[in-house]
Amino acid sequence: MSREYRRSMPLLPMSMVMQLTELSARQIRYYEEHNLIEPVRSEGNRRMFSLDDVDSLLEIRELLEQGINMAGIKKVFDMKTNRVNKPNILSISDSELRTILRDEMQQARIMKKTSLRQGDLTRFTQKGK
DNA sequence: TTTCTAACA
DNA sequence: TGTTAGGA
Repeated sequence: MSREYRRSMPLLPMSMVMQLTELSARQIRYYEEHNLIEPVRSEGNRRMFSLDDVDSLLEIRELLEQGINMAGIKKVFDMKTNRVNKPNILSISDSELRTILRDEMQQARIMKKTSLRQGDLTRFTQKGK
């Protein structure tokens, strides 16, 4: 059995994921609606989470704690998946990305611009611009 | 008993 | 997001 297979193997019930991630069931279900995680369904339509899902949720929580909203989180996840398949896109480590985003949030606060530019983060994935 | 969906104070 | 109703 491969390591990858085990990471994507659905085995955790909602209660476990709630404890592991410190997130509410409401939030976890909400993030699923937004395709940030991919729990499989079992018996009575029950969600079965994989370790990958837990990882994603923990990452979502990190971003949330940094003041990034759903729109921003979606972008981060989208570019993450796009980066995996598109070798032509600028590669940037996750930790580096978070650092950049953190600095930006900080500047936003300093500039007293309450509005988080949930707009375009594409400048992180496109070279020029 | 636990989780699910849908909906709203 | 929290919370609750009504089911499975």
